[in-house]
Amino acid sequence: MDEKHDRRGDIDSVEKAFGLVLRELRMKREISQETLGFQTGYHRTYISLLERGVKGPSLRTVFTLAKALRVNPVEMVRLVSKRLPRASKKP
Amino acid sequence: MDEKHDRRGDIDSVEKAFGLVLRELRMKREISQETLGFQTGYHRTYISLLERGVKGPSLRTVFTLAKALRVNPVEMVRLVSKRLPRASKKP
DNA sequence: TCATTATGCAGACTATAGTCTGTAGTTTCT
DNA sequence: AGAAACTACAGACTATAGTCTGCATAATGA
Repeated sequence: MDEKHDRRGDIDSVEKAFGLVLRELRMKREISQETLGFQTGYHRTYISLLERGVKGPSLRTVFTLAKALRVNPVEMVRLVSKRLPRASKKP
Repeated sequence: MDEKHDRRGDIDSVEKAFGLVLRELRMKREISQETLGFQTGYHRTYISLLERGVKGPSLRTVFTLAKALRVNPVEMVRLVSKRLPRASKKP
């Protein structure tokens, strides 16, 4: 396996953190993954993948989801960053 | 051409805004694209593509770049969002 | 003027974001 | 218990993020 630039290892980082935040915000609005799905134009199953941290979003996706969840994208990223280990990268 | 979910049209949005912010921050630190490149582990030419808004970053990439530029990722996203048209999506 | 440094850009490639169908497991309500 | 709504997950697909080589050009400086 190629070690250089290993993004697979720390999929427990930005992606996981984002997933938790996304789920939390969606829950707070009491809408289903499916509903959030077509409010944003994303597929039902992709919302699921994001929430479980299996995949990570593009910056554009963050903005789109934030808008549908009626939260400031900046605030959403702040929530993500709050869940991240301060300086260290590797758990 | 398929209209549903047209991301090609508004590549003058999040991507362009991010590019400008990235360039600005890099300039401020007075480092070259190449230098930023291997500080982050990204390729020289990719930095170029980002700055010109040809491509958009993933959320993880935003965090990585922000760290190298020694700016808070949240602050970086705030700078991006500041450059975006407030409510309207389509110019 | 020549060399160097920085950037743009084309093209072809690999990895991952995002779609879509289908199935099975969960919770909730009656 | 059974229906209904929600979610996890697999698999196969398309679009785009990110790599890399190489060449062209502009700016800077010796």
